[in-house]
Parts: sequence; structure tokens; C-alpha cells
Amino acid sequence: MTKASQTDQSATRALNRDDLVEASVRVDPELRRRSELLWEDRSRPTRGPKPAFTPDDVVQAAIRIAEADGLAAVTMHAVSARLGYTTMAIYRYFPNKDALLDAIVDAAMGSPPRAREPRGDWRADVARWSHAKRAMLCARPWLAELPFVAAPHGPNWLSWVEAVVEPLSRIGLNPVDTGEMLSVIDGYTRGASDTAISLARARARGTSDAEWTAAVGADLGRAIGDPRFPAFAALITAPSGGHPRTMEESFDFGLQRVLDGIERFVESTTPYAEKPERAAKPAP
Amino acid sequence: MTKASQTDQSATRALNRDDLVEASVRVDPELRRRSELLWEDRSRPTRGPKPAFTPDDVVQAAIRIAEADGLAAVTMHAVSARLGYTTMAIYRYFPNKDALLDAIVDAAMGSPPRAREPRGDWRADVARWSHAKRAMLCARPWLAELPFVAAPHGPNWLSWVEAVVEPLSRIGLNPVDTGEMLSVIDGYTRGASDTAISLARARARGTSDAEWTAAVGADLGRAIGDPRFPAFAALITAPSGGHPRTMEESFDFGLQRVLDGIERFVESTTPYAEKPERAAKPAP
DNA sequence: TGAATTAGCGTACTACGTACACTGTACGAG
DNA sequence: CTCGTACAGTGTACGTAGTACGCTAATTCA
Repeated sequence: MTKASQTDQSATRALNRDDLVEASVRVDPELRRRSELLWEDRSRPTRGPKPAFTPDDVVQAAIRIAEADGLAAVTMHAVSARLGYTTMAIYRYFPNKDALLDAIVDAAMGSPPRAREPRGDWRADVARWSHAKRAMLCARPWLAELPFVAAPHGPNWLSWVEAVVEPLSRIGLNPVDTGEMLSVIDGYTRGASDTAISLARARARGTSDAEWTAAVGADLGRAIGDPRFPAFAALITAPSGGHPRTMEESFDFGLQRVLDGIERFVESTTPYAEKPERAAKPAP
Repeated sequence: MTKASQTDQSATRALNRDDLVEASVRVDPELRRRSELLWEDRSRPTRGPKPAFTPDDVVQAAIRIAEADGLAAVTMHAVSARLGYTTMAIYRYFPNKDALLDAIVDAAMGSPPRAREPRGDWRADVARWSHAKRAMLCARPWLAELPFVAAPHGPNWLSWVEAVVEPLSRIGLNPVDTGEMLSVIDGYTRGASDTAISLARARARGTSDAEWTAAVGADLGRAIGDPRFPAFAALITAPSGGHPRTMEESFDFGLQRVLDGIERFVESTTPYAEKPERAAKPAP
């Protein structure tokens, strides 16, 4: 149906360094440069005047501005002014604003919380990760103003992936299915956090919770009495019954359903026996 | 933990028109105006010269530009030029660019595919909806460049919700839990579509699939050999085994797990008996 | 027929990203 | 020690956004 269905995910399957070295040549030079800026050591040359600050200073200044006044307030001028320098000074550290935003996104993600030791069952560990990621996104709602899935992936992004792959790898699924479960958990976690992120953004703009609720409710409420939306109108006008959940409880409720689904699949599959060799070797 | 957890979801529970009329007074006037522009009839007054085009003409022109050259190409000048008028002409139809973008987002979502008759089991219908929404998002990857969860919700947005609430309401859960399942399905659908959307965006920019795969693979591949990412490195270097899935197959695989989880919950719950009255009435 | 109202236009202002040339600084090779 | 080289931060300038404001002409109602 979609063209996307014609593309396999070979990029995330059975990789090895040789493939990557060969493949990275094809990457658009600008994208490669942006990626390198996230991973490189960025050690300064010895010649010339001493730099007055570091790339990380720039990133931290930008993050503080975003935190205070939203992503729109992050202008090259605002960032440099916060450091006490002129606009163009930043261009000695980042070639353009996109590269700076890449760095901001990765830095803002931070590291996932340390895994608890001794490791518990995978379900509890995955749930902890999911809540932690949601909390991270809600704490930095301005991140949602960027299409940051498309951005180059930096070390912090990878560290979040690592932190959930670790418990997922203990489920006993083969690598392909383990990767699928990664998509399921991460997809749910990000997608189901959007409402809370939206509220967090409103709060950051100084909107009260009541005002945000009123704004969202006003739009949703248009369904009431509108013949185009009978099922939804019935849903939101139904008595809420016993105990309405908080947003976070709702998120956890949904997460438990997702984990149930994964568990059911695990129960229906024969455990995967890991091979002693871990190098990828294509079948003959 | 998060402040968000202190807010309940009263906005989506047991609403009635009186609540809404009372609440909408509190909404920020600009937000209310943006919402009204999506819902109002926008019939023109009789006095003055005849308008040369309609708000919908503006929206369609903008969408065509976004489709061709991405969201960044949608400037007030580009849109008006496409209609054959000057920049400022548009401001007679939309008070500012944000309002225009709201309209673009809602129009671009379109209507969900018509429900199949006779209605099948909820699982098949929900799965069809999820695939349709994913296809819609992939077909308009430029939508992902906007934080459109936060935007005012227009009629098309509501029609997508309606289309999935209808089958979900047939599961036999109480309204609160039905609402939770809505979040689960929609959260997974949007979150798990991001990779495909990212690929679709690359395609729209003229990037080949191989180049996109190489770019993503180059970043992910940095995990290989890096002691910080042992589990993820092991995952991506593991032999892919039998049949790697296409992106859409992966999405469907995950979706089935999510539906499994919902189904398990349904099996563990006593069916909800709908009341004959459908008006919300708080319990005494 | 004029008064009121509205459509599209021209001009102008501000803010932003960034190219480029300039000045001054610090290191290292001679 | 010194001078050339490479680099840091600055000043200026340009192109492109969004949009406020006032003008003119078109339309219709009183």
C-alpha cells in the first residue's frame, strides 16, 4: 500500500562495521557532519587565541533559554548574548543553527536513570524505563517542538535505547522480535506521552491547568450533539463512574496492556537460544 | 513524581454542554479564535467587494506547497503567489500564520476511510484504522514537522477519533477504560510510525532510500564496539535469521501485540452494561 | 446617491540566520 | 626572540520571514 512497505529494515539488522564504513560514504555530507559533531571529541587545536567558552557552554545556554521561554526563544543572538558574546561567536562552535539544535536535543535527553541492581524481571525494568522516558519528555516539553526523530542520533539518544534493550534482551526472544518489542515500547511511550507533554508546554507558557483543560475540552466538546461524532460524544458524556485516573495512571494502565501483549507473545514462542558467537554471519 | 500526575483528565470525562460553556470563557482569546476558525462556517458578509478566493483555496495552495517542497517552503508569500495575489491578501482570510497552519493540519488529515459494513470484530476494525492513520501520516510527512498534538483540534481530527472510538466502544468496556484504549491505540500508532515518517520525509527531500538507510545506520552503528552500548550493539549485530520484516509488517506485528494486550484485559473484565440513558448524570 | 464596509495592495518595520572581511591573539618554527 | 600562521571574536551587511498600517477601489444597504 504505502511505498514504505517496500523498504526492509536492513539498517537495523545484522550490521557490521564493514557495511557501515561502506554505507557511510553515501550519506549526505551535511548530515554526516551534523552527526560527527555529536560524536566527535571536538578537541581544540593548539594554535590561535584561547576559546572563551566550549560547545557545551553554548548548548547549556540554549537549553536554559528553551526551558525559560520555549524553543522559539532560542535564537543565535539570545544564546550568544547569554554567554556574553556576539551572535557570530557561536559560529566558531557550530556551523549553523541546525547543528546546534542537534546538540541541544541530545544533551536535553540526558542519560536514562541507572538500572537497578540486581536486575529484576524484564517487565518491571521496561516499565521503569518507559516512565522515566515519559518523565524526561514532560520535563522538557519544548523538545516536542522539534521533529527530533529525524535528527541525527547522538550518544544520549543511544543510551536511552541501550537502557531498554538491556531488559528486552532478557525476555528470551530472537533478535528480530526483540527489535520489534523495542519499537512497540518506544512507540507507545512517545505517542502516549503527547497529551501530558502538551499540558507541560502550556504550563511552561504560564497557562494554568484549568485553562488548558478548558481549551482542550472546548474542542472535544464540539462533538457533543454533532451527528458526525456519535461514538465519541457518547464516550465523553458517559458518567465517569468509580475512580478517574490521573494522567500518569492512565499512561501506566496503557503500558501494562502493552506489556501484557508482549508477554502473551513470549508465552506463545519457544525461547531463543543465544549463540555463543556474537558476530553477524550471513547464512550460506 | 511529575507534576502532570497531579492533574486529572476531567476534560475528557463526563462532559456536558454547561460545563463547556462555562469553561470556554477561561480559554485564552487567541486560542479560542484559532479554534473557531476551524469550526465556524466563515460565511462572508454581504458588504464590500467580492472576495477573490476562499479560505479553503488558501489551505489547498499551502498544502500543495508543503507537499512539493516541505513545510519550510510554506511562507505567506509563497502561498499568496500561488493564488496569484500579494502576501497581505491572505491576512483577510487568516489572522496570522499560526491560524493558517491549524487549518492546514486539519485539512491535511482528511477523513478516515469509511467504516466497512457490516461491522466486523473490533480487532479487525481497529487494526484497519491504525494502518489507515499510519498511511495518512506517511503520505504527509511534513505534518510531523509541526507539534500538531498541541494545535487546536478541528473536525477532521475529531473524525479520526470518532472512527476508532466506534469499534472500541463495541469491546464491552466501561467508558473510562474505553478512553484508555483509545490512548493506547493512538499512542502506539503515532509513536510507532515515526521511523516510516522519517523515511518518507527523506524521500520527499529527494534522498534515496539507500542514503537514508546509510545515514540512520551510520549513527546506530556507532554502538558497535562502544562499551556504553553492549546490549544494543549485540542486537544489531545479531544474525537476522529467517525473514526480516518490512516496515509495515513490523508495524503490524507490534500492533497485534498491543491488541493482544487489550484483548487480555477484556477477557479479565466483566462486560460493561451500557445504560439506556446516554446523558451524563453525576452519581448522587 | 451617499455612507458604510470590506478586498487587495504598497510600504515599511522588526527579527532572524548567516556570509564575509577585519582585528587582535597565541603558538611554534626558524 | 621573532615572525608567520592559524584561529577567536566582532562589525557590517544582506536576504528572507511575518505582519502592522494606511490607501484605494469595489460593493451594497439605507
